[in-house]
Amino acid sequence: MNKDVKRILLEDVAREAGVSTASVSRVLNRGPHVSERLRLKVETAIERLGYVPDGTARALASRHIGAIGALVPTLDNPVFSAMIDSLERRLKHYDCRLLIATYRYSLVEEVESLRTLIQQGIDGAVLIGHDHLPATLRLFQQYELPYLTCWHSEEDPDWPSIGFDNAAPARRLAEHLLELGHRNIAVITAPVDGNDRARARLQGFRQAIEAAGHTLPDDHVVTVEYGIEEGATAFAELMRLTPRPTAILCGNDVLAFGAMFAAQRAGIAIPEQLSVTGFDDLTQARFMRPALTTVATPADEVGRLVADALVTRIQGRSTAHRQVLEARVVLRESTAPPSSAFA
Amino acid sequence: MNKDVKRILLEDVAREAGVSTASVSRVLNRGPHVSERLRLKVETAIERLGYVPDGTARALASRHIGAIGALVPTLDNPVFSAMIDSLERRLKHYDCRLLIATYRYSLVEEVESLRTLIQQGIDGAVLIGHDHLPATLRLFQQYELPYLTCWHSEEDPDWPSIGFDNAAPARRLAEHLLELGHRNIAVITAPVDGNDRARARLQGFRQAIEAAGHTLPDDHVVTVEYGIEEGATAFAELMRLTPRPTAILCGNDVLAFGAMFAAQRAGIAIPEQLSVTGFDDLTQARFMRPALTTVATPADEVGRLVADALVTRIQGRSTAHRQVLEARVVLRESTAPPSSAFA
DNA sequence: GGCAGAATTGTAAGCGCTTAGAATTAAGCT
DNA sequence: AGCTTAATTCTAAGCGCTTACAATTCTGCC
Repeated sequence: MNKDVKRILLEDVAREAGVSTASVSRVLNRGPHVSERLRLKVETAIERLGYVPDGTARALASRHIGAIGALVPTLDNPVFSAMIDSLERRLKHYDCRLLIATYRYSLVEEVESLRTLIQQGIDGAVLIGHDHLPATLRLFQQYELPYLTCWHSEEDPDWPSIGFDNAAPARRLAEHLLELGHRNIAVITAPVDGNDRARARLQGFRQAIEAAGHTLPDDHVVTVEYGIEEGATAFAELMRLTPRPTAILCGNDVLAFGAMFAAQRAGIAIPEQLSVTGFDDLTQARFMRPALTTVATPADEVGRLVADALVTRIQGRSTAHRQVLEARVVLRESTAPPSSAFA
Repeated sequence: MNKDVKRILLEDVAREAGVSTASVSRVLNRGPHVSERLRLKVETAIERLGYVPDGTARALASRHIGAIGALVPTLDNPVFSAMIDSLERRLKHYDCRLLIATYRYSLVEEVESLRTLIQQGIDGAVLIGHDHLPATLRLFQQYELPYLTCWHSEEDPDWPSIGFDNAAPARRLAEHLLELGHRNIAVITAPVDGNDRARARLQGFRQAIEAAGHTLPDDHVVTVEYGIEEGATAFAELMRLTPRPTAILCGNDVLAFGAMFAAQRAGIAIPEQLSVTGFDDLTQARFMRPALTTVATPADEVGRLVADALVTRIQGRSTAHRQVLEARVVLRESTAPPSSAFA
């Protein structure tokens, strides 16, 4: 902000309009006790002077910033940028800005980033998922800050949430493979430590497989960071197993892309020789060939609802403690009966 | 921020340490004239009390916020989220936070978003590209706010920049196709209105084609929004031309993905029957099959350098008015001689 | 030891706005 | 008209910090 140029202050507006600063402030904040006549006088004065209120002063005096913080593991995954994108657009309706911090899936960094955000001033915050350090919760409580978690559906009095069940669609994906006749199923997952979504999905996979009387051996579960390259690497590892798995359940679409690309290069036909599934339903999952069987996560809707709910909470009203959205399995072309079924 | 709970103030720290508030403030801000002894006293007091400074008060008094604004067309394009990701990570080093606003490629919305950001308080801002409304520049000047543009390399005294030449690699991409023997080349571009990058790339394509003595007819240029689906649609339109183009230059990778997926579905072999190029070099361009010939835009580097330069400018020091990075053409598998060349 | 000048620390005046609570004006009754 | 009560407007005290400038303490040196 500029230090020297004489800016027009609220005081100037008051003088110009011939009223008190309090009245100007009340007009500005749509406060109570404002007559039409007063409002008009003030508004013309503001117009005439081209007055622009100072956000920092307002924040200090009103203890209200006009911004929320969003803590996301990374913006690298398009599914998060989609959510953030919709969150930001919706917040605009409420004259609320968005502060973003990423923490690269490190919960320690998450709490540190949150501390910084709070310190510098936010009216509320949204976190991804259910796994957080106790210190994170303490920060929210200590500062009595409205907050929300999203992208999961755990029931927890400490963590209000807007999200979807990660385990159930994962289970259904695995069931789908089992129904197709797959028995030798492998999984590529992100590290589950501090990542409840990855954990829930893995659990869903495992549950379905075990419920069907089969097992998911340790060597059939490869853990890598989220990333296309990582997906390709994990794929290579799984292909060294004998007998080779006939299907791979991937923790998200990005991993699935990596696996599918690697399969293509290796000359392994999908879905004829290998079925692959994802999770997220990124735009290209629908367009690629073969189109990816995956789970449609409602990223836009989450962003929008989070904006609505968080703003509502900031205004002191309450919202549902837990909102569970639908995450539908989308069957496409990347899954089919195992080749042995033809043989 | 909480309204009722008694927070620990700088004043409390001063009392606890037995010094003045000014001294505490000076310690906090690594100000000059601070003896080791003082610093220790204050730091222990802060520690003991668990004092956390109030960002809003600090902002008001110091006229310095500790945050910058980034205005991007959308977070939907992974290349921007990559840039933002790296920008945010780098800003952390400087204890600077990041405010994000998107404007969906509408310059009017850009200036409005900027106004909001400035009003609420930022120390500086970064914009994408060279096309902006005059009002945008006026805002920066009026508030004497440090700013930067990126993602382009136009020389313009009004707009300091950190970016790369969009036209030259585009030209080289087209030359590459010409060298391969293509004569019937088509282009899929984003709307060039208010988007200098798209315009520069299109110009680059055209220049190379015309320099080689050929032409780029109007019906060989399809304009669509950036998006996979849009790329696919544009592809379909181009395939209706007779004779069919043997190569398609796409304005960015996302469009190229759409085109390639559509080609796959249509049973058109890439690169045998059709060459396709992109621009951005998203991660998957390297992994997909065929791997995409494209231009590697230095998204991470731009983010990092923007953080460095903007912070430097905020600190009152100057930085290069124009920084041009390299955007290399990356030849991969999606381009090859036209089929007629074999025939 | 006493003094100039540098280094350190303290005092207090804001930063620009919001908001209790006081003061004023308007409205409603008898 | 005179009084009560409600509606509106104003006065002024902060919000929690920074920072000129004044005051003090410390140097080194004659």
